[in-house]
Amino acid sequence: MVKATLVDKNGFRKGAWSKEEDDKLRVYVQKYGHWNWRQLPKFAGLSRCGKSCRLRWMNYLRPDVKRGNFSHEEDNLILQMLEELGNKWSIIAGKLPGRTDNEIKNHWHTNLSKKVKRNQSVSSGLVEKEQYRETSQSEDSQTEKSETESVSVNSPPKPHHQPDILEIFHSPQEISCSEFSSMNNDSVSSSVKGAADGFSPAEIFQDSVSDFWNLPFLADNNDNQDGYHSLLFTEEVYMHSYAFNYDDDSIDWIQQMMQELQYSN
DNA sequence: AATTGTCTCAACCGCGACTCG
DNA sequence: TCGAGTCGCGGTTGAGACAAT
Repeated sequence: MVKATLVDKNGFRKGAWSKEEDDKLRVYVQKYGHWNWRQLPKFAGLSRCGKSCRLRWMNYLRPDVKRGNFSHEEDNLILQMLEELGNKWSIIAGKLPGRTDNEIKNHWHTNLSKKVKRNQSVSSGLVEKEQYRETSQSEDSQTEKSETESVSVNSPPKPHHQPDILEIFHSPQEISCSEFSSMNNDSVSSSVKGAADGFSPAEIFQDSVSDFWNLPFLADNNDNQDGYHSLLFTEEVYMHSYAFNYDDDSIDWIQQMMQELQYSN
């Protein structure tokens, strides 16, 4: 169910994520936030491209990702919003707490579109049967399949094109979009957005200083097989000072540390 | 038990939007 | 205003799970 791991031309790993990789990414993001997805894998000790890290975090590792089956209410809301907006998966995901756009998209392609197709064929079948009754009682519904095959379900319904889907698909159930708070936490994604993960910038700074020698990527460098290896400690210092807006004293302290390091090398 | 077909969903890809210097 | 870097979105792919034969 997962793609085999391989390496792309840039030396980045591709395919299925291992538990170790998940752990590294989770620990790093929860601790420091995702201040820059492109740079993040270097510091987290991952041989992945930033894009892959972002996707893995957003779709799988985020603590608020809800797993499991979709409820009728969720199905209803998805169909309703597809009606209104078309295939704006990210907007729809914003109305479904804990659901990702990818998950909703998959759910549409694997389940909802088929159910819609089935229900459309049932409803069209009923009409056909009524017509058949008027002309002939002996025909069976063998033609139903060929009829429904002409209905395109590979693409989501275009806005305002299928007014009866909801009524057909589910028992009437009023769902108000306002019942769901928009939870587009992902817009909170810049350097100090560690706060979105439960850390205030000040806490992150304090944390990063106090745990300076225990940074995840440093601890993991032993098995770091990409080109970063022992990514210069100074770069880590620089990035964190950049990301967390240190005060002058902190910067002085960092510069002092860097000088000491250079001397010690 | 072996083979084949279908389904599921995590992950990849390309592109447009956005941000910043 | 422009270009480079980055982000986020939607479409698509493909490996593994599962069902049917």
